[in-house]
Parts: sequence; C-alpha cells; structure tokens
Amino acid sequence: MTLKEIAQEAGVSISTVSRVINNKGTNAASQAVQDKIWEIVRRTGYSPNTAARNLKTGQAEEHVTPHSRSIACIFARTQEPMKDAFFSTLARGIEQEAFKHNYVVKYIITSIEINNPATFRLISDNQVDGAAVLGRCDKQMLRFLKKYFNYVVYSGLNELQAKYDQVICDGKQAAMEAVAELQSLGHARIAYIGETSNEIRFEGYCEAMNAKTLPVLRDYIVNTPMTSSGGYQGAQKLLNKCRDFTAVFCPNDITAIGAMKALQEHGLKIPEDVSIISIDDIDLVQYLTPMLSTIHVPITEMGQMAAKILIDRIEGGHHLPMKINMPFYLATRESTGPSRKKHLSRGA
Amino acid sequence: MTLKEIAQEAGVSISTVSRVINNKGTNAASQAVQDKIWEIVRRTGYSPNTAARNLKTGQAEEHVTPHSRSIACIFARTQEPMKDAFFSTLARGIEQEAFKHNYVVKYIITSIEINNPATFRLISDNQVDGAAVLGRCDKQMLRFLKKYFNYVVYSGLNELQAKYDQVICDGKQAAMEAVAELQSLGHARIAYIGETSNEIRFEGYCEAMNAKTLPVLRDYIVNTPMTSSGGYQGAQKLLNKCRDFTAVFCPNDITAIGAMKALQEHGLKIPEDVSIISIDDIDLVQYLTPMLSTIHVPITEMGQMAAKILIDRIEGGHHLPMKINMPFYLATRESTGPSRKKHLSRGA
DNA sequence: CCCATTTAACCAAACGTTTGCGTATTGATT
DNA sequence: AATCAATACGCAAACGTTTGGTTAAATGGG
Repeated sequence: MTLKEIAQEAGVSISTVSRVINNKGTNAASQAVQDKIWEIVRRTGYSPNTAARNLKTGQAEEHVTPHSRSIACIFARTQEPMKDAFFSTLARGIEQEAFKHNYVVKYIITSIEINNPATFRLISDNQVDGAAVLGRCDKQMLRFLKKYFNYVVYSGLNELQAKYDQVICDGKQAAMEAVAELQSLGHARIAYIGETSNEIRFEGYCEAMNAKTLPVLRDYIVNTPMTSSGGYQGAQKLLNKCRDFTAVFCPNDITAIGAMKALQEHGLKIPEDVSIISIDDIDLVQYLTPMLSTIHVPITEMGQMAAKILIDRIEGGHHLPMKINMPFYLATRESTGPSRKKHLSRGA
Repeated sequence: MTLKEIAQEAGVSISTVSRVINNKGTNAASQAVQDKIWEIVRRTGYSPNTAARNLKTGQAEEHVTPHSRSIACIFARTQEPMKDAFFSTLARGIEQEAFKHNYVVKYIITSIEINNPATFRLISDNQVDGAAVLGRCDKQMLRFLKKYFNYVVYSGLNELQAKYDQVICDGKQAAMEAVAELQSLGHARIAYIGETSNEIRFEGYCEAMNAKTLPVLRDYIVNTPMTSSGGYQGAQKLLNKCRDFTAVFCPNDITAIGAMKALQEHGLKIPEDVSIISIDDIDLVQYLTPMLSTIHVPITEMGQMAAKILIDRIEGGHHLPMKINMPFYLATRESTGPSRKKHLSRGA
C-alpha cells in the first residue's frame, strides 16, 4: 500500500494524502476528504515507507548512531585458523569488558580490503559507536575506518604513530627478552624462523643479537609465514642450510610449534640439542611436549583494556590518543636449556 | 557525499560508480576507473545512503529484510579459546562460500542466552537474510532465532529434529569408527575422556563397546570438559582410578591433546604403552609428537555446505528442511598402535 | 458586482539509489 | 576490410515520500 494507491482510491492527489497523513497545518484538506483518506488508511492498514520518508527528509541518516551501545570488533581473518587462538583470546577479553559496561560487540571478521565491495558493505552497514581493530593494520586502513566509526582502537602487535588509541605489547622488547634468555643460557648461534619484513619481533631479534655483538647470519634466518606449517617448513629449510645453530627463536607460538615438530623429526632433542623459545603464551603451549618456553603476553587483559579505553573514549572520558603498553614476562618452561656449545654437525 | 559527487569527481556517470561499489558482475568498469572510484570513496569516507538504497531495492519495514545479501553466523562462544579452532575453521568455510555468492557474513559470537538483553539486542539489531548457527544449540533457542531471522541453518555436532536445515557430521558413527579402529588393533580396555551427558560421541563410544560385547566400565570413563585442560585433568583422574587401560578415546582433538600430555608425563609412551584417538582433525594435530590419529571431519567443507544451503533457501531454491550428512574418514597417524595386551600395572 | 483573500487541491521537483537498455569503443576473428 | 562479440560506459526511469509553488474555486468586504 502506497500513498499513490490511497490517492487513487480517494480520488485525490498524492500530496493531499501525504499532507493529511502528516497533518500539515499549513494547508489542510476538507473534512470530507480527510475522513475518506483516514478511512482508507485504516481499512488497508497502510503504513508509510520509512525508507522513502527518511530519504526525503534526509534525517535519521548518518551512519553514526549516537548511542547504539555497541562496538565493532574488526579483525583481519588470518590465513591459518589456528592463528586465531591469539585473536580469539583477545576478542574474548574485549567481550568480557564490553559486557560489564553493557555494550554489545559486533564482529567483523574479514580480510580487510577496502576495494572488496563485500567488505565495504559490511563496514558501512554496521552501526556502532566505536571499533576495535585487532591485528596488523596499516595506517591507510585505519584512516579509512575512522571515517566509518567514531573511534578506532588499535589493539595489536606492532606499534603505530600516536594518532589512535592503542593498546600494544611491545613486540621488540619481548623479542629481545626472549633472545636475551637464550644468550644467558650460553647460546650464540640463534636462528630465526618467521616473517622478516615489517615484523617488529624480528627487529627485536636483530637488535638483541647486535647488542651482544653476535652476528646476524643470513643462514640462520628463515623467512616464512608465521603459521604452524610455515614454522614446520621453515625449520626444514633451516636444517638444509646449516646445522650448527644451538637455539631457535620464533616470533610466535604457533610458528614454534611447527618448527619444533620439524626439529624433532630430524632427531634433534629439545632442549638438549637445540633450545626453542617464542612469544605469546597461548593456552595450548602447556600441553606440548616439551612445554614451550615463551614470553607471556597478557592477551585477555589486552582485550579487556582495549574495550575499556574504547568505551571510555566513546563516553567522553578522554580525547587525546592514548597508548597503553601492556607488560609481558618470561615464562620459562621446558624447551630451553643451556647450550651444548658443541656443533651438531651431523646431528640426525 | 553521494554517488553523484563521486561520479563528478571521477568524471564518470552515477551508474558506473554504483556498479563499481556494488560489484555488479554484469557490467564491469575498467580497472583504472575502479581504482579511481575506490580512491575517492576511501578519501572522502563515502557511505551509501541506506534509505535510498532500501527504497530502491524495495526493502520492507520490519527487521526482516528481504534482500540484504547478508547472513549471520551465530556461534556460542565456547569457554576455551582453543576450542575455537574448530569453529573458526567452520566459519571460514561459510565465509568462503558466502563470498562466492556475493553475500556478506556478520558474526554474532556470544554465549547465546535469550534472557540476556544484550544478546537480544544484538540479534534483533542485525538485519540479515538468514542465519547459520554453529555449535550446540537447543530447540528452544532455534525457535527463538527463527523469529528473528528468515532462515536458520544449523551446522553442528549433534543431530536435531528435522525442522531446520542442517549440515552435520555424524558424531556417533565417527566415534564408533574411532573406537572400532582401536578394537581392530587388539584393544579391549578403552577409556573415555570427555563429556558424557548429552554428548553423542560418547554414545558412539558406548555403542561400539557394546557391539563387541566389551564392558563399558565406570572406571574407564572420565567425565570432564572437552578442553585441553579438561583432557589433561581427565587423564590424571583416569590414571588415579586404574592403569590397565590400553587405549583412550577422546571425543575431540583438543581434549586428546591435554590427555596425551598427562599420559606422557606419567611416563607412558604413545602408542607403545597406550594408544589414543579422537575426532575432528584440526590443523594443529599434525604438529604434535606423536601425530594424533583421529577421525577427519571435513570442517571447512561443512561450513561451505552450510552457506550453500542457507543461500539456496534464501533464494527460494528449496523449502523443505534439508539434512546433509558430511562424510568423515579415519586418519591413522602415530598415536595408535597394536595393544600390548599386557597390563601396565605399575607403569611409571 | 468586483477585487482581494482564504481554502482546497494539484503538479512536479527533489532525495540518493539501482538497473534495464542502449551505444560507443575495443579487440579478435574471418 | 568487414563482422561480431565483448567490454566499458551513459541515459533515464523508477522506488515512495515530502514540499514549495501554483491554480482554481469559494468566500467576503466594499
């Protein structure tokens, strides 16, 4: 049922019907016409098309709902499902905190790609007070997001320019501490398995090596995706290149899990023959054999903090960009031990 | 910012802009034009006017939108983040398939609780054509959801009454096959570590045992949460109760991971001293030592299938409830071996 | 009875999209 | 060189409202 149909049935024009229905004081209709129109409206159960009405009146539009009491949690879908263990925990922290404040969390899980119409739609459709972005995200992307969401909190691995609220855990420092731990156990030939470009944890590795004036040798470095399979293949590559390393540093746990498997398959004992250490401390790590030594980063707490400052900003609690650096600590378990000093030479 | 303005700036017509943004396959634009348009979109933060869009596409009033080209993916947030490896994979499958059909996926991750106002709002806020429900979900809940979403597809572990579209992988059969594999290796005293009530895989275990007229002994059964830590603690409990089992069946991989750890800590060698098998075949399983033997369930494919039939239903492809049973197969790896026959007695 | 004023109703132009159809431009195929 | 099919794009008509400007009829005061 539309205005047009009503108009037809009442034998008047659309505008008249519209005016009657909206009770525009300026130009009333005759009582007879009004009655007739209302009669039809009642009989047909007409209800105005809000889309059309909003379109015309231009109101109610903007994608920024003043107070929806909901936030979006955007995270780039990573290739390997397992990698989600980290982000999943992060998200859970956000959810917990949001719940406390009576906020609702909408998830946007996607390989963020502006030029992907689906993604575009997903983002512009969602009406939220603010958004938390998880994972790696470049500046351009953040600028884009900021246009769509009131606020953006970045809760991720690498550090950003100070323009956004961000809660991070200093990846460089963490990596340095991990490597330092190996060094203090007497290791000098420490390999790296993981991504190398644009990976701050790799920088930490390099810096820690340099600090001890230890060489960062090409042979010791394997550039591979930071996934279980990436770690597995990376370790194999490493073993093909050389065998005199005594320890391995992986930038995250799941890479380490894959690497450990490959190492063990080659007959290397951990930690007797080779030590391995990584960063994150995801839950699973404690159920491996041996239990992985790693840098514990407070993932859940990071999520909670992210939600906390996002909501604080939404509610006007602060206006300047806030950077929160979460503490980490070394969790020594079973995969690290003193260096054997001797070369493995023909290990397997 | 409107299409018109973008069109002006890009020097093309409105229709071209619209087509690019909505990715209409019929009439593509040149790459150069596309890039230019997206650049402007990004720079200006353009967001389509939903009122106009709805008006044009003929969307109705209420929360049931005939054609939003989006589906929701609802899943109960599980306690342990790691458990998400399964659901995460499932979701990814859904996403892949949805993307192919140009559908957008909105995630609703929450402990589904009708009485929780936040949940209620989250659900009623979201405007989607249909929803896929992942994980365990009772009938009451499904009925509730059906009120808010046009269609509900259940993609989960357990089987349901035939009222909804559902894609499942027969948990009972899978469990039976796993147990049968152990039996064919000569195992008779097979323990169970996992949840027992309302868990179909447990039923499968029982049935397989009975089929061989093997006793389902109370001592062999440990009721524990199906998580890594649950598995770990469960195995410890089991070892306290008895030591003469020769094999363990866990209803899912992550439980098995925890159990394996506990077993190994007690000096038991896998598979020499005790075999272990489970269900799911999540990615990680191959990087454990030993590699876990498990029933492979086609998780990604299940997700894809779920999206497929959901979209098919939305678009009127079928009307009667559809039940799809996905095939599984046994993936024999390293954690299973012939029974030692002899009791372990004082193993450690 | 004429002009001014009110009243009653209409016309048509927006609002920002989507989309069927038409037309150039291109490239490949005879 | 002519033909044909893609390809890349534009035109314009919707979608259901609202509203300013207008017209025609009714009213009223002199």
